[in-house]
Amino acid sequence: MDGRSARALEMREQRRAQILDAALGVFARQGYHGTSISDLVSAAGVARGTFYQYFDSKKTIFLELLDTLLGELKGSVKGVDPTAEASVPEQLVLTIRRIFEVVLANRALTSIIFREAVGLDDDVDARLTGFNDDFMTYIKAALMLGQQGGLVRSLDLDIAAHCVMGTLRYIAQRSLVEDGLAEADVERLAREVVAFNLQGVMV
Amino acid sequence: MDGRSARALEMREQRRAQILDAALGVFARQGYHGTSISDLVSAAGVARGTFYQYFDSKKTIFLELLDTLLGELKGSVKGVDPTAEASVPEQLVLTIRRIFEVVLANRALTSIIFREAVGLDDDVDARLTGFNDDFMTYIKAALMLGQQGGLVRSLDLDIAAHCVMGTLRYIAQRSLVEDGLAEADVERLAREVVAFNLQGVMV
Amino acid sequence: MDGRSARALEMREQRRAQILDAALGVFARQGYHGTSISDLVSAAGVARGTFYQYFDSKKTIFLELLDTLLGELKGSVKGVDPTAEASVPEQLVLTIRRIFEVVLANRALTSIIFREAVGLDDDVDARLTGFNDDFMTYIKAALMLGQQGGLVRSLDLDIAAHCVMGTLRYIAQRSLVEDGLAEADVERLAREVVAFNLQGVMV
Amino acid sequence: MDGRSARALEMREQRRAQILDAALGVFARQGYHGTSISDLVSAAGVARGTFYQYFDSKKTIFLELLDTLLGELKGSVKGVDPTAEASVPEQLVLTIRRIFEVVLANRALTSIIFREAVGLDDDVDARLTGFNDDFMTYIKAALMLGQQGGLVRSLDLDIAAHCVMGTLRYIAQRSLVEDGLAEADVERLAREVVAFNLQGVMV
DNA sequence: AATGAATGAGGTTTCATTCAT
DNA sequence: TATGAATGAAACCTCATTCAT
Repeated sequence: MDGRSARALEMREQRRAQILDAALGVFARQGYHGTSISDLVSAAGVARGTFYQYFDSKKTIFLELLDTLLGELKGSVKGVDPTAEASVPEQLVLTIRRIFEVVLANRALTSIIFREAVGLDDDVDARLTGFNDDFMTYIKAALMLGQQGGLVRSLDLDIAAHCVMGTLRYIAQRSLVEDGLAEADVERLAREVVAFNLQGVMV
Repeated sequence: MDGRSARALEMREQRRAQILDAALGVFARQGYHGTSISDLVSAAGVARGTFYQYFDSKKTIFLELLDTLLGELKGSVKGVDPTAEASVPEQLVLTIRRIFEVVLANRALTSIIFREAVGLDDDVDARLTGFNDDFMTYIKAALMLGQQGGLVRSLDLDIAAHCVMGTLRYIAQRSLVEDGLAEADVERLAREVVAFNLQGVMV
Repeated sequence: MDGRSARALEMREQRRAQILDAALGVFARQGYHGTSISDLVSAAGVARGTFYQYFDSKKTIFLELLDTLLGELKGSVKGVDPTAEASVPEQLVLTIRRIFEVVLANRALTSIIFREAVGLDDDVDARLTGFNDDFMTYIKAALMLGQQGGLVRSLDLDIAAHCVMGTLRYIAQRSLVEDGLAEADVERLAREVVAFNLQGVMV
Repeated sequence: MDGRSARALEMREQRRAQILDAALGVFARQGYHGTSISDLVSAAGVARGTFYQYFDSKKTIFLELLDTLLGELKGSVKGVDPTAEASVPEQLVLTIRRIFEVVLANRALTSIIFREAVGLDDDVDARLTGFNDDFMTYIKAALMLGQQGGLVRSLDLDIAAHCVMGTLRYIAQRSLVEDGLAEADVERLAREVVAFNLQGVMV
């Protein structure tokens, strides 16, 4: 590969990124169905045809943005290590905090997902379902580990895992739009959520 | 009102119901954006014009379906009464059970709401937000009551309420599509969720 | 024909008149294209089906209203009689006055004609053209008579007749919407118009 | 602006003109309400979408055609200058001749206006009323000037102006469809009309 | 005769995608 | 490679007319 084509390749990458970035903002603001190709290309400052040289369709670019976020979210989840120095609750707080941080650092993308990624189309659904399943598996594993360690009480694993997932999803979702939650620093948010999941609301 | 017009009125109601019912199924299957007026009228077995005699627009009929469900959900929520014979947890189980029952009895509608009611349009959003707010208020009130009664520990009311809401929403949402949850009888589902919210997962 | 059917016939006539009358107002206010069958039946206070028992179509009722007016207008035109007691100009003033009076007494209908009867459809056009031709013939005849009597100067009969027609039409048309002209009493309006046609604007 | 875009711009203009031109013919033949977008695009030989790239709506393109004609008509009217070399009647003949020439050179457009521009819609009405008012003002001014110069007799200015306007409008209108008038050369037509307005029909 | 629910052709407009330059 | 004009299927909605009651 000579210098010229390397340079060209780099410029292609830049163009792609430029379009992706613009699309991110527009999708977040207007939603998938509320966004037209016209919106995308005018936000990116390229011609309609150019858009189609980088992405096959409106759905394609949306899927790419989705994959990016799901990748980041996956990366932020770390398994609990009972032999580690930090206590298990501390490890949970840390993981959840990382998740919230990723969510808040990618407000636009995350809000897209919460707003309308579900039900858009089968491909999208498949990806979300996959991520969901992975995360549920992780939660269940953690709960089982807890049970083996005598930390977690006897419960319906499936239902409990769903409850945990529900708290995380909803807090994440609402922290994007509610000032009250956003103001609470992430550390405290994570601690409260972990406490809720571990102890519930009773004394 | 004479006999003839009474009869006519009744038939109008039937026609309305027929169209609404068909729309419910189509929306649930194909989503709002995936559903065209053609789909609605062919599902209902009426002509295009007939549809517009009963509903102003696609949005209108969707809103009506939405309002129906939100109304049922609202009706299923009963405040906790500490002086009642049944214990507070039992009352909670009952309320949550009723909610799940409404959700499951209206699978199609509820799944529409979870799938794509958010971000569809400002009117829809307003209704959903309103319902959400009402429900959050209810949860917070219950938590405060619990604190006054010494049953609920010291916690961030806002975050805890979001967690509770998250568990309910997610369980409801998943019970529509996951066989595992659907199979669990509603009674047990409600008990487990209440237990989770009260005690968390720890021993 | 027995009494019952005579009575029935009379009621039919009343119904017809009621619908026609209502239609007149609506057409005048909203124009032909701006008027829907719904407008007509709700203005008349009858059901849609009833409308179609009295008139074949929207166009039909419009044509009937049109014919009514054209008939009245035709009736208001009287030929000039040089041997009559009244002077020719006085006879002209009288005729033109009658025309204006018919126009003003049928504001609604006349405004419909001026607003959009032309070009609506071939049937309408034919009727208007017929009326127009009749009136032009009348004007030309009057001018020729005048020339024979030495009252009218040498001129292009066709062009002059068009000019006369133009003055009458435009004055009639504008008197329907301009307060200035409506205020001028019809007598004066007619006198001025006749003077204009006879003498022009020069001293 | 580089060569390519200049060329592109020129082609856009051509396309616009092509659509406008086709629309002109169709509107003239079928009238505004009798013309559908399908008619317009098939007459222009472009796709439906193409039409909407150049014009916002059916009304828009009609308004553009209307404005074009009104602009030309306005441009053809020149004020009378009593100090000019040519006599006042000669100047009037010249102006009226120019108006008739514009009318005849734009048969299609003008006939549309006479046929159904009035009452079509508020925007259209406003434009026509504006043009009308301007022209009436011009006529009145000319009459007053004539009175000051002792050329014009004492008369009701408003009514006389309406009469003048009526002759011009009607002659223009009929010259579009009557062979007799069209055949008369425009020069003679203008002379006769001026003579009529100045002297009337009497000797 | 009167009703008004039902019809469906046809209207205008949008927009994801293609393609010639 | 970049452009943006062109495409046309398909969307939503209206309304003159019909017809069963």
